[in-house]
Amino acid sequence: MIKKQLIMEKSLELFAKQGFEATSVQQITEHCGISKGAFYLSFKSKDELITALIDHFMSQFISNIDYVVKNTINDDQLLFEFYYATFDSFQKQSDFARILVKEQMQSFNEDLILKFHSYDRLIEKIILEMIENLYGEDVKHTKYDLIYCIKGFMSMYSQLFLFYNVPIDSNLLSQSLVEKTNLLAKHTTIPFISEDLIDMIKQPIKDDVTKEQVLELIEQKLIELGDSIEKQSLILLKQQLLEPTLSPVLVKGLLENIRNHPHCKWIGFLLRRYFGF
Amino acid sequence: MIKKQLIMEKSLELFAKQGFEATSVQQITEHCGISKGAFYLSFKSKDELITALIDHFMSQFISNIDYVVKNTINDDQLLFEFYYATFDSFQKQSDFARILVKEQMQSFNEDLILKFHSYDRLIEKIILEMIENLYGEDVKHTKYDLIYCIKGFMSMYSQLFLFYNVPIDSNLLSQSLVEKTNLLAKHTTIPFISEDLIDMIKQPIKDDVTKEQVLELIEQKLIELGDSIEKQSLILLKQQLLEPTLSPVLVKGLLENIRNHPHCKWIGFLLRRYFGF
DNA sequence: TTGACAAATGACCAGTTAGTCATTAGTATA
DNA sequence: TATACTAATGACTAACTGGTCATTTGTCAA
Repeated sequence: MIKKQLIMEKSLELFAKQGFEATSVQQITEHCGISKGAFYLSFKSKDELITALIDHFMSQFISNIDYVVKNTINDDQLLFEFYYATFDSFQKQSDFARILVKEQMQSFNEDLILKFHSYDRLIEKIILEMIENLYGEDVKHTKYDLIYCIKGFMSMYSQLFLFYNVPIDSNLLSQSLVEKTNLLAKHTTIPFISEDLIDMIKQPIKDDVTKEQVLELIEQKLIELGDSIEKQSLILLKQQLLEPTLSPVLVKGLLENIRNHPHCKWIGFLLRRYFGF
Repeated sequence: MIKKQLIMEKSLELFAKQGFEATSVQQITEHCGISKGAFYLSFKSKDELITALIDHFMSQFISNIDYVVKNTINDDQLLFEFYYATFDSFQKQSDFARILVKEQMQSFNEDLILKFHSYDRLIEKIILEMIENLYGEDVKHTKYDLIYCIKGFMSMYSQLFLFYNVPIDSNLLSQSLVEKTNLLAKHTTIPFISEDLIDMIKQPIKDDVTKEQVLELIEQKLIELGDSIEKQSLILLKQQLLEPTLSPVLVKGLLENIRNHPHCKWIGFLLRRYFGF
């Protein structure tokens, strides 16, 4: 057990410097002063070690910020406490934070990407909860943009001290970001990330969409939609799906009709793929 | 020459999917349908290929946004044009953009990190120039924060379409970010990134390009280029470098001639700086 | 001191890597 | 056709990878 911890600590240093792939088990065992066999007594594989590291630190980080969001009574302080907790965690576990920034998008292993991804979702969920607590209905249309901006702040400013070894004043940094976040929350009027777009991201991107799935989605939208160009276009597109009669250029025009309607973007996306545009 | 291009194009696809390290020369040569030996006739090493790719695309991207910043007359449109050019570039060269996001912080090779770094600094410089043009003295204390926020927007929103295969409306996205940027520029009062902090981060970066370096580059391009408007323009620009005789407006016209040729963008950028446009 | 058992070792395996080079194929000139 | 030269090949090397396992070492109780 104690050896497991030793390996985790020592390997973290190497991973932070070189990345997962570029760090060999040999290097790790040398850095720990143990043999290769000993390593495999503690972990079944290199992947298992990596997974253990990610789970260990991510669960800690997420619990931290979740606690802050759920237990800060004073709304005026919530944002500040959130940012403070974030940068505090990042500084205390800077080796892991470095890995996080480096590997999040890059990992060779498909499972790891999924893992990072699902943790990322959790973080977004916590941020969303915070935003809704703070601003409520005011940010109904801009809340997803706000999530992305907050995440952008977190990652850009983290890089400052993670990769440049600059000493930072977490207090000032958090205050500064609180002001920026409030500004965006209170005055943004042009959202980019719609609920629809979020749906697109959420759904695992399967390459092939079946006709049936699209039809089902269209049916659903037809119920929601009032009479409009979009609705009429959707009806024609549905017929085209069932029995192709229109020429490609007409289909393309119909797709263009629904392109800018926020609730039809996903369907448009799927149809473009289905029709091969 | 033509083979070099083939290798660059095909390897880009693999690098974008798997990253630099996880892509072997073997895979690249198979993907190209050539032998291993043929690869090493075009590039001295795998590293040289990677370096060539980065230089090729980064110089194009930087030239693009620099041109926009320097040549958008209407201040009201500048920010929009900047964001639009950014996302346009990213979409048109999405394979490279994916690499950029993935490898920027991660590269195994020390030289690559420095390379990315110096390009990053160039981008920051262009953004700074834009901000100072737009807001002048108003953002004297917050301009460095603004740079980081803009970079944060660029990277977070890029990830949306780069990694989720989501179709995006560049127009709306740019508008949305223009509003956010303006909000931050006009109302931020608590800066975090001071000039001091920037100094700490700054590592020496060769800012100035000598006349000789540009001349050398031009000579090289002249050999590669077939007879064309671009080539004739380059010849005249070379003469202008050696012995200034043409009026600024003529020089500007020549620069315009080579602007959209993918192999001349970098030279265009350097020349614009050299002639002070 | 002996014997039993777990802990730890490192030589070894099969596979992959970047890079080389003797050999061959292709092509243009005489 | 013969010669000269370049372009291209792919078997090869040496180094390294994650992972295994027969062997050795250390630590107990009897």
